[in-house]
Amino acid sequence: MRLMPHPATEDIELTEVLRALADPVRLEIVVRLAVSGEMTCGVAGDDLGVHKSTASHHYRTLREAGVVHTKQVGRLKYMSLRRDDLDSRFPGLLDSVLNATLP
Amino acid sequence: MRLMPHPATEDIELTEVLRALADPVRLEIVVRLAVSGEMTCGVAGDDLGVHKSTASHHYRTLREAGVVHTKQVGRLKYMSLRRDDLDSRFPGLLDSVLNATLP
DNA sequence: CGTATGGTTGGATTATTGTCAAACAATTAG
DNA sequence: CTAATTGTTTGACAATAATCCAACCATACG
Repeated sequence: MRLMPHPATEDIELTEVLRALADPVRLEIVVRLAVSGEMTCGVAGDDLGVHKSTASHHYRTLREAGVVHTKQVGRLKYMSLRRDDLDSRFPGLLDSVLNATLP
Repeated sequence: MRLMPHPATEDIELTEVLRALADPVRLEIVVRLAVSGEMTCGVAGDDLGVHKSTASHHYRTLREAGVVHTKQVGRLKYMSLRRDDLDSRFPGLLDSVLNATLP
């Protein structure tokens, strides 16, 4: 399995997180993860209106920004929000974004 | 004087705000406004390391995203954070960003 | 082993963005 | 009126980013 880089908590940069969240497709992915918890890339990226390779690029952007964590189980990859890491680094940020998105 | 478009509070979009904040130069401007309150573009853009025309483009981006309000007084233009508008639209967002930025 | 599944990678394309430089515009000061 | 001050606009350019397509790779299943 190929190693996927995840930034350490203390290396998560505010502007990178904001940039990652500032795209409608990625924000939708984040909202899905927030609502439903850990899920496979396939589920998280279903019906987004973009090609699967485009979705894959977005997964990477989110991962490299430190927004999501990805682990491989069998031939599936599971993504989850790095809530604790984000909360400890930027308290309240993720919650305010999610509250602004979810009705 | 040329009219500068400011989005109405209810028209401020989350992704636009996030995108506006996701640039180091613009974030620095926002921080200055948060710390010192209303100031002229000249002061807000001092020592940012970019050309004044570049700074002017950033002012526009912030204004059009609904992050700042600009008014002209004489030949100066004063910018201020739209704190109340942002708070009412996206509660806690601006505070969390500022708290993550200010030591 | 061969094949299907789930996702990534690389190339190509197009759109967006950040930047500077130079010209411009509006206002005030002399 | 003429000069200087404050910002904005326009054009050009380079860098980034979003997207699709096709090929690929790793794993599991028959």
